[in-house]
Amino acid sequence: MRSTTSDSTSRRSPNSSPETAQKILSAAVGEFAEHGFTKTTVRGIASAAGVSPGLVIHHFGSKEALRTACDDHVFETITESKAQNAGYATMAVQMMFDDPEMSTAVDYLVKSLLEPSEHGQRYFDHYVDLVEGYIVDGFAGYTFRQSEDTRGQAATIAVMALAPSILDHRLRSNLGTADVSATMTRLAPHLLDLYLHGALASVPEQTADSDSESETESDPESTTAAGAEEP
Amino acid sequence: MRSTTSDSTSRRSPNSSPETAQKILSAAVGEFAEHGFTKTTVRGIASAAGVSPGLVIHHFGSKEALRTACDDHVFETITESKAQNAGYATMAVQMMFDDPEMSTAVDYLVKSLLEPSEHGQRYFDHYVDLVEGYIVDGFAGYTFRQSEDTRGQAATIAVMALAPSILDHRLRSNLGTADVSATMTRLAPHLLDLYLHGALASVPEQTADSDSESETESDPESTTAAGAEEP
DNA sequence: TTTAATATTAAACATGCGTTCAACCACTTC
DNA sequence: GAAGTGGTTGAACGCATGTTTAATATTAAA
Repeated sequence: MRSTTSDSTSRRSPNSSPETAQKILSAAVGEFAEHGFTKTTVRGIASAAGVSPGLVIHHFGSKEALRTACDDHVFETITESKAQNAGYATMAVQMMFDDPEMSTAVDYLVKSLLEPSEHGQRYFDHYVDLVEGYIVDGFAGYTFRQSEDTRGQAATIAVMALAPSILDHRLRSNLGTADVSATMTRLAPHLLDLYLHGALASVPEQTADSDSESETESDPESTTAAGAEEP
Repeated sequence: MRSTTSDSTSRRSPNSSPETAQKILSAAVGEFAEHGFTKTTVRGIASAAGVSPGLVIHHFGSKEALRTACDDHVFETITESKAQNAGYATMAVQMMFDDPEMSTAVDYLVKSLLEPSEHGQRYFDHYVDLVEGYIVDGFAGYTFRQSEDTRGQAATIAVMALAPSILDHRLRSNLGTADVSATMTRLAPHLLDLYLHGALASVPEQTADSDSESETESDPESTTAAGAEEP
C-alpha cells in the first residue's frame, strides 16, 4: 500500500495520511460496537487501527469527540441503507445482519442505547418516532392494530423490536447459535407469529376454584381497558 | 462469614459486627443495580455504606467476590418472592416494581444481563427455562401458542418480557414517565394486547411465510439535522 | 486486667486510563 | 538544498481504580 495517493491537484497534506482518520474512526466504531463506550480504551482503538494512542486524540480531540464522530458516521451508514431497503423496522424481523458493516452499526447503536449517555436517547426517540409513523401509515403492506395511546404503543413495539439485538449475546449462548444472523433466523418465525397472532392462545376462565392461588394477572392496572380495542 | 478460624474451640468472634457486612452488601447491590458492575467503584460502595474502601475488601475479599455475594443475595430475594406470587413471569407484565427492594433486585439482574459476565448468563438461562415451562404447562390460566421449536419460542418470549426493564431508562425519557412503575403501567395495555392479539392487524396480499421482500417506498422522513465535524 | 483476635481506617501501592508534550519524520515549497 | 508544515510517535503526566499494609480501636476470652 503506497501511502502516496495519486490524487492530483488538491494535495493539502504534507505528510501522507488522509485515510488515517478514516481508519481510526472505523476502528473506533468497531471497538465501541464490541465493548461499548466506557470499556473501550483509546489504546485499544489505536491498536486496532495500527496507530499510536496519541494520534487518535490528535485527530479527534478527545475520546468523547471521537464518539460523536462515530455517532454521525453510524447514523449516516444506517440511514443510507434505509433509503435502499425498508429501513429500521427490518431490524425487528431480520435482514441487515448479513452485511458485516451494518451488523456492527446495529451493535454500535445498541451499545449506545444501553449506556446512560444522551447519544443513545436521541437514537431511541428517533426510532420510536419511526415506529409511530409505521403504526399510523402502515409498513410494507402491513397494517398495525390501532390504539388510543399511539405513542405508548410505538414505544412498546420499538422496545420489542430492539430486544433481540440487545440480548443477542445471551441468546447466542442459550440457543447455541453461531452469530447474529443465525440467532435472528432462529427467532424470526416466533417473532412473526407473535406480531401476527400474539403469544397467548387462551385466556384464563373465571372459575373460582383452582389448586394455586393464581389471579396474579389481575393487577390494579393490568385490566385497564386493554383488550377492548375495536377499530 | 463471621469467624474464619477455630470454631471448634470456644474462641468466637471477638469483635463482630454482623450488620456491617450486611450493610456493605446492601449498598453494593444498590450501586451495582444503578451503575452496573464495571462502572461501580469500591469507593462508591464504601461511601454508600458509610465505611472505608478497605473494609469492603476486608469483608468480601475482592470486588468480584462481592459481586458473587450480591448475585446470591439478589437471586435469593427474587426466588423468595417467587414462592409468594407468580414469580419471574410477572416481570413481563408488571408487579414487583412497586417494592423498592424488588425493583433494585430487578435492576441488578438486568444490569448483570447486559454485562459480558457469566453471572447474567446463568440467570438468563434460568429465566428461559422458566418461560419454557410456562409455555408447556401454561401460566396463571393462560395457554400459550404451541410451536415445534419450544426453546426458540421461550427465548423469544423471555427476551420480549425483559425488554421493557432493560430499556426502562430510555422509555422513561421518551414517554415522560416518572419511575419504573409508571412506565410499566403505560406499557401494560399494549403488552397485553400484543400478547393476546399481536401487533399487526392485516397482512400484505402476498403470502408472508418466510421471506419478507417489500418494494414499498414509504416516504421515509428521517432527516435529523446532526451537526458534523469532520477533520 | 491481660491477651489475643477481629473490625476499621488512612495511607500507600500498582495499574490502567485519557491526555499532553517534545521530538521525529515525510513531504511540499521556496 | 533549506525551510516549513503537518502527520506520527514514545514517553510522561495526572488521575482514578482495586487492592494492600501498617496502625489503631474494640471486644470476647483467659
